[in-house]
Amino acid sequence: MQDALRQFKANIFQALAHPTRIAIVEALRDGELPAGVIIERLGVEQANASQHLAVLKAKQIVAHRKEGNQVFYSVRDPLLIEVLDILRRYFQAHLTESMAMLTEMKQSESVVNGGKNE
Amino acid sequence: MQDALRQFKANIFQALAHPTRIAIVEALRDGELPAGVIIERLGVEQANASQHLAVLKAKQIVAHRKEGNQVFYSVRDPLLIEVLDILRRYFQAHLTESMAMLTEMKQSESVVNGGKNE
DNA sequence: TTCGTATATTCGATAAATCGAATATACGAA
DNA sequence: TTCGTATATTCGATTTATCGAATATACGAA
Repeated sequence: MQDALRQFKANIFQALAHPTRIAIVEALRDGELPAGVIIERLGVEQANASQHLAVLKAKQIVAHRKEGNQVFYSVRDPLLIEVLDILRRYFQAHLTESMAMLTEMKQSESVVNGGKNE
Repeated sequence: MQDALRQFKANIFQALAHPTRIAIVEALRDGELPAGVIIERLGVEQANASQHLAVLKAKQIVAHRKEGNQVFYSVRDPLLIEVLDILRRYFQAHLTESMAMLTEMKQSESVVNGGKNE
């Protein structure tokens, strides 16, 4: 059972282990939104967003509801928003190291995206 | 900057997105432990544990300190323990769905491990 | 039914994670 | 120095994640 709980936690973490999916959850912080709006806000490919939404759906992070032509998404539990907020504090608390870590991460891709920070 | 923060969060999540690494962090909940004890408690391969520890180290989740022959690990910030606790509450709150999700996950590997739940 | 819009799924290629086995390193004791 | 213990790293194989392009589905309006 302890095992199951850890497996469950790992699943949640994995569901959130992508910047785009985090952006989606954050976009839904103040309530539900149709997929189209999410896509527009994030500025990603439609298919890509849909794939990420599918991941969040499969891991039960978001709920969805159809209304006519569109699909509205919402975060299933505000507890997850709370987790994101805790990590924001974590980020700030360790700001110096965080930045170091990020720049180090960026270096490996800086050649790829030309260093732009949209 | 909003981007950097999300990238940072995704990194933390990814670092924790594995049952073994969660088990490691939980083992360190009450203070530092030498690698050997961690390995013993988790019952995993030495090399495997060391690899997971390396991930946690790279993502700044744990700190390490050498003392003679052994290396002591500790969680860098109790905030992360808090996150794990929130997820435990999340698990309990959605117990029914959680179990459904887990059994569904188990099914795909039940043939492999013979259904045993150590 | 046909069309247009909103969203989802499939496909194939590439990158990243994971594992055990083997090997390497660090360090204290003899 | 040599040995034994504790821990880390490398290697090669396998699985999983990620992406854009293309295609499919759902549904309201005409």
